Amino acid sequence: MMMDALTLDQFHVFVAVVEAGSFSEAGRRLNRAQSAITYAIQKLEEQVETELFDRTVYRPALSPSGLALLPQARRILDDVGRFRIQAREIKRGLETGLHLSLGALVPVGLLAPALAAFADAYPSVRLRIGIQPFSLDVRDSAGSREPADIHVVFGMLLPDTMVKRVIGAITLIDVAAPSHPLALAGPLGAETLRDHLQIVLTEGTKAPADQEIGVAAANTWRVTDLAAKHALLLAGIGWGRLPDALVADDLAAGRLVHLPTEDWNDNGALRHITLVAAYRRDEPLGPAGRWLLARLGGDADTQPPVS
Amino acid sequence: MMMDALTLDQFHVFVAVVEAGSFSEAGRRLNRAQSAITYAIQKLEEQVETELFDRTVYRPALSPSGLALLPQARRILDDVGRFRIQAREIKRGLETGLHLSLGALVPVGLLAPALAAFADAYPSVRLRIGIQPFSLDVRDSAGSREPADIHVVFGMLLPDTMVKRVIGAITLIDVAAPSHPLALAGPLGAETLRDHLQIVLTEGTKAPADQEIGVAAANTWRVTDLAAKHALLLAGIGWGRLPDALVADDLAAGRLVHLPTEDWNDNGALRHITLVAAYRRDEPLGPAGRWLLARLGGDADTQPPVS
DNA sequence: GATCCCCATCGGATCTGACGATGATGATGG
DNA sequence: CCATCATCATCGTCAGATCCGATGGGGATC
Repeated sequence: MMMDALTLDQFHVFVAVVEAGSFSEAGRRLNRAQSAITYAIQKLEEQVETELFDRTVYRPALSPSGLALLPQARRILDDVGRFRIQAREIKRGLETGLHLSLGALVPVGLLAPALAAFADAYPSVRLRIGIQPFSLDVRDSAGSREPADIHVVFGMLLPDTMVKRVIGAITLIDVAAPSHPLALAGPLGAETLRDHLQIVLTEGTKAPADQEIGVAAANTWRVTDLAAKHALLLAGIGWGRLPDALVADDLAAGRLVHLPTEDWNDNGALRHITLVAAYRRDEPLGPAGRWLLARLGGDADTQPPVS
Repeated sequence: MMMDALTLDQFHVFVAVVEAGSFSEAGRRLNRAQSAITYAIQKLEEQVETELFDRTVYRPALSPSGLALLPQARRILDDVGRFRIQAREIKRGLETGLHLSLGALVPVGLLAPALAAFADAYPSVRLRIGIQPFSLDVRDSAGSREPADIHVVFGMLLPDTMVKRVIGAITLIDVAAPSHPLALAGPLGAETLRDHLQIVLTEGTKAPADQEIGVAAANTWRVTDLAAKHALLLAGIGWGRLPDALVADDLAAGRLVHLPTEDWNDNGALRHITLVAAYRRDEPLGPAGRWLLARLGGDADTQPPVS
């Protein structure tokens, strides 16, 4: 059949002839007889119904039509080349997609440069980013809806089934609106905090566990969304803990105040927190995952992907 | 030979199978036996060295690799489609390039919308724009270095060998810097103007013709570049005639003043001038040229090119 | 004018890619 | 649970597409 009869090979021959300057030379470069080159060009011209080369001059010269069509032909061949590269990378184990899971309190701005570099280095890998509402850790990736390849969360309490790498540190502070009763108080001990409504991030449907991390108050409201928590705090509904980077503007503008809380419930490990990227030990990362992990870890110039 | 062995047909079959949902259905749609489909897919998988479909499930399902490669395959086919379209248009007589010649005093801003629309409508036609330094007309396109397809110049004195179309009108005014002696004078007759240096646009090497158009002064400086003329006038070197649109800002800011010249050398035809687009009668325009001419002439919604 | 290189053409060898039949397997329905 | 239908892989076969090598005409070069 092949009534279509445009062939990649014809495009190859076409640009080869243009680059070689003659049919014979093109044949030599392509390891084919000159008659095969003539044949291929004839077929292509037959398809296009236009002369691509002017044979009246000694060395065949591109006709205006040929000149106009040449870039498009090159473009097609480039695309095919990219197809080949992508296929080879997939065969070598490159992920076709990468699933990233971020803790809700992780400042995305910290990760953005690495992610931008990733998009540049692995354009063919679809990155999906999920937000893990549970505030402080991912005890088990089985707890989330679908297994992620890389988790970026706060660095404590990750199970040993995960391989961790520290990628940064952030500071959490307790804040409330200036209108909140706690805003005027002095140093705040656990007893005082207990008496005021705390806004806590939580997983959607999960019932509160027996012992929870980072909860000081007797009464808590649960929100699954960071923006919602932020809004509630701004509205003066209660107090809560947020990354300092997130509330810097609010503190400067006086929309929130920093509560001088004493350590409660822990030894301060929940104030200054390391950010880690982790993946399951039993699901090793592919090239793109390893690259991103290294980049997140600060290896600024990890080797680019093979091309 | 064909060690390359990636075939456009394989890509066709690939996306056909994806769209049809099964090998058999794809075969039906492509008017080919099912075995041919299987063969083509096998060949493609052999090239890619990866399974593209998962055959363990009943209807073959795209493998992750297949899913990742599918967009690239589609892209290639799209490019080939564009190649076909372009080839067909060329065969129908579409120009592969269009040469536009503008008089130096023609305000390009007036033409820009039409040119932008052209770039959009005929992306494959290379537009080349040359500036014709000679100020007021193009007596004969033979005078310029290479023949242009379309000339946009002031509308008088074009020879009858050219087909003209009025595309607008502009006003020329005489200006000088405020520091110039003429700036203070009242109505300026030809006698007064004659005594002051005039800045005139001219063709590069050509010796001044015996009778010139738009020259009033006894002494003139010749510049080939509009920007140079503009700069000389701003510097107070002399006086000269420019399109009002070009000097509106300068007039408002007081960097130039409008000279109340009386008509000199003509009956005012050189003040209010029609802009024409023209082409040689013996070299008819192709589709793109006709389209652009119509658009320049104000036919806002000329029919788009056949695709 | 001799030589070299170029391209088109032709005949013959080769291999690709199409077809149709066959069999195995999953889905569907009574 | 069996009959039926659809799907896909495989195989043998064959036509035609494509390559090669040879040949000939015609410019370029000296």
